[in-house]
Amino acid sequence: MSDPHSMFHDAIRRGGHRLTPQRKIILETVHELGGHCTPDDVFRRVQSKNDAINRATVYRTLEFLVNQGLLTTAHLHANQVVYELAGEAPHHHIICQNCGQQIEVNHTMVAPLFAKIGEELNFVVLTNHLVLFGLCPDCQGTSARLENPE
Amino acid sequence: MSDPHSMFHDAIRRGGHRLTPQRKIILETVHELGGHCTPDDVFRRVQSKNDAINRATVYRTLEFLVNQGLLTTAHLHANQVVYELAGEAPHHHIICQNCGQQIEVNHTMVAPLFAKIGEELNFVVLTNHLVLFGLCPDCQGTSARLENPE
DNA sequence: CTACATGCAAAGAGTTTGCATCCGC
DNA sequence: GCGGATGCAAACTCTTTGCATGTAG
Repeated sequence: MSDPHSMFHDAIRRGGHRLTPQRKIILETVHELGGHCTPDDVFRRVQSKNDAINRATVYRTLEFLVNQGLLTTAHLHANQVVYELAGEAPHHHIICQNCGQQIEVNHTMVAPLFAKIGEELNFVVLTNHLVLFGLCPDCQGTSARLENPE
Repeated sequence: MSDPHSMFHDAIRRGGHRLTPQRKIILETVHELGGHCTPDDVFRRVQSKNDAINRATVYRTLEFLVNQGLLTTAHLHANQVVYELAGEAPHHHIICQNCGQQIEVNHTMVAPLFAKIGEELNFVVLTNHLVLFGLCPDCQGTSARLENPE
């Protein structure tokens, strides 16, 4: 019943889909990666296991798992889709534009904003993974200008 | 002095760079597009003028203008970089996942979050264009599910 | 055994880069 | 005239797709 394997199995079978080893390995891998990963992260990690899975299968499977409600997506940098586990609590990051360090922002800091948008604009916010950019404590002094001047 | 053209001129020359017609046209075009545009938006609009400017030049120039502090970037959907005018006040959007409607979120609603992040995490937030996803008032009733089930 | 899923390779978007030519200053 | 900027075409990255083969149910 509460066996994760059979829950996964049921969730997938429900739509007439199949539980293939690839799908198991890929979902497993997203878990191993801490629930945050790009298609390429998944592909590389899957390759390093002895099971070779095709890149196209990784793409197709990640999209499939989103449609099944098992994963969600967030967009960090340009050209970078990140998949995460659907069950996770909302969480957010701020990334230092200078050194790339990223730290987590607690949802309790963000919740008031979402609540206010609900009240004032009547809009239900579904974003559950906000990504902000800025400067971390270490890089604020360095007058670190965005990128190098061309 | 306050002539926008010479300000632009000075800003560019300051780094030993040159004021070319392409750079003028591209910055002009970003203005015409309301200060929100993708490289492709700019390219298409520039093509429709009688001046043909190469795609590579559009990419290089947009990046150049960001480095000069005249534009900034934001990341909306995946694979979609948006350039905007640097001088603009921070502003934010929330996009309805169901119907695509997007409305603006006033910065005063967001500012407290940024302030709190500054206080508690010592992180200076530079993001000046947040994009949230959710459901607009019209679509909340429809139990509009995310995407179609594959 | 039947249809869905996978692997493979080729095609597509979007973006970047090397190099010769051009032109702002 | 010098050195930075542009145009062109090729290369690159990330992702998608068509089709034959494989395999879960």
